[in-house]
Amino acid sequence: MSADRGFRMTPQRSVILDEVKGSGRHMTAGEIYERVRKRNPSMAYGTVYRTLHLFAERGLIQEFPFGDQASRFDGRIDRHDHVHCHECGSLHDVDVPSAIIARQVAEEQTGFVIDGHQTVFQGICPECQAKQKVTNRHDKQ
Amino acid sequence: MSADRGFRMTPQRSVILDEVKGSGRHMTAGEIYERVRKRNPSMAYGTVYRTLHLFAERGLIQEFPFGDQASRFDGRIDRHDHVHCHECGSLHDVDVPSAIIARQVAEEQTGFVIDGHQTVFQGICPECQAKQKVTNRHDKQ
DNA sequence: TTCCCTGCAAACCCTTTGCATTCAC
DNA sequence: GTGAATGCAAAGGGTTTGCAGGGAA
Repeated sequence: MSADRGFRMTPQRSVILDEVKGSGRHMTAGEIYERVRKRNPSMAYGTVYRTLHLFAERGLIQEFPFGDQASRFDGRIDRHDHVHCHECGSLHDVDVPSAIIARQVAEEQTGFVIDGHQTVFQGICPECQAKQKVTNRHDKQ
Repeated sequence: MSADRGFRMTPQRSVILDEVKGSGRHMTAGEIYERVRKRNPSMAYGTVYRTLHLFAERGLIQEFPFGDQASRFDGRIDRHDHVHCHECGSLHDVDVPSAIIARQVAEEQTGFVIDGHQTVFQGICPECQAKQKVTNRHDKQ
C-alpha cells in the first residue's frame, strides 16, 4: 500500500529525498549531489537530476527554477514566496498571504487558468547590510 | 548631453535597443539575435548578450531571468508581473497592484531591504484552454 | 592616439540523454 | 524474471569570455 507510489523507492532515491527534506535550505542540484555522494559515493549526477524531477512531479518536493542560476530544490511543499539577496545569493522563505489574491487579478486580466505562482523579492539580506556598513566605514564612498 | 550616457551608442546597440523596445513581446536573447541579424548580418552573439546586459544594468530594458529556460528581455521598464503558460510557454504582462504591499510583508519577515520583486503566475493561456477542449472531445479522457 | 566596442570562437555551467548494466518488485 | 532505475559519459542549450582587430572621441 505505502509501496504503491507508482515508482520504485531505491536506496538512491531514499537518500536524495532524505537530504532535500532534511536540510531546511534551498539547495541546487549540485549541492544535493555533493551531499548525497557522501552517503553513496557511486551516485551519478544524472540520477540526482532524474530523481529530483521525479519527486517534483509527484509533489514530494518543489523545484524552484531560480533566475539565471541553478534551480533550487525545496523540501517544503506548500506554496510560498522567496527573498533573494543579490549580494550573497542567499534565498529565504517568506509567507505573503496577500499574494494569493493577486492570482484572481491575474486571471481576470489575462483569461489564464492559473494554478500556481512564485514571487521572488530581491534585496539585501541583513548580513550583507551589516557588511556594507563596515565597508563604507573603510573606503568612504 | 544626451550623448553622456556613460557608454557609446554604436550602430549595433541602436539596433538592439530598437528591437527590444519595438516588439511588445518578451524575447529571448536568441530571438533578439535573429531579428537583429536581419538588419545587421555581421552582429555577433556575444555582442547581443553584452549589450542586453549593459542596457539592463542601466535600466533601459529589463532582463527577466525566466525559470529553467532562456532569459526574456522586456522593453517595458516599470515593475510588473507575468503570467506564464506551461503548455505553450507564452509569457504575458499583468499588473497586480496588491503585489506591492507584499514587499513590506517580506521586509518585515526577513529584515531584507527589498528593492525589487517579480512574480510569475503559472497556468494555461486561453488559446491552450481552447485546444485542450478540442483534444478532450477527440480522445475522451 | 587611446580606449571602448566588436566579431569570432572557444569555454563554461547547468542540465539532459543514450545505452548497457543492475536491481527492486 | 522483467521492466524500471542506475552509472557512465557524451551531448545539449544558454551564456560568458579572451583576444585581436576596428572605430569613435
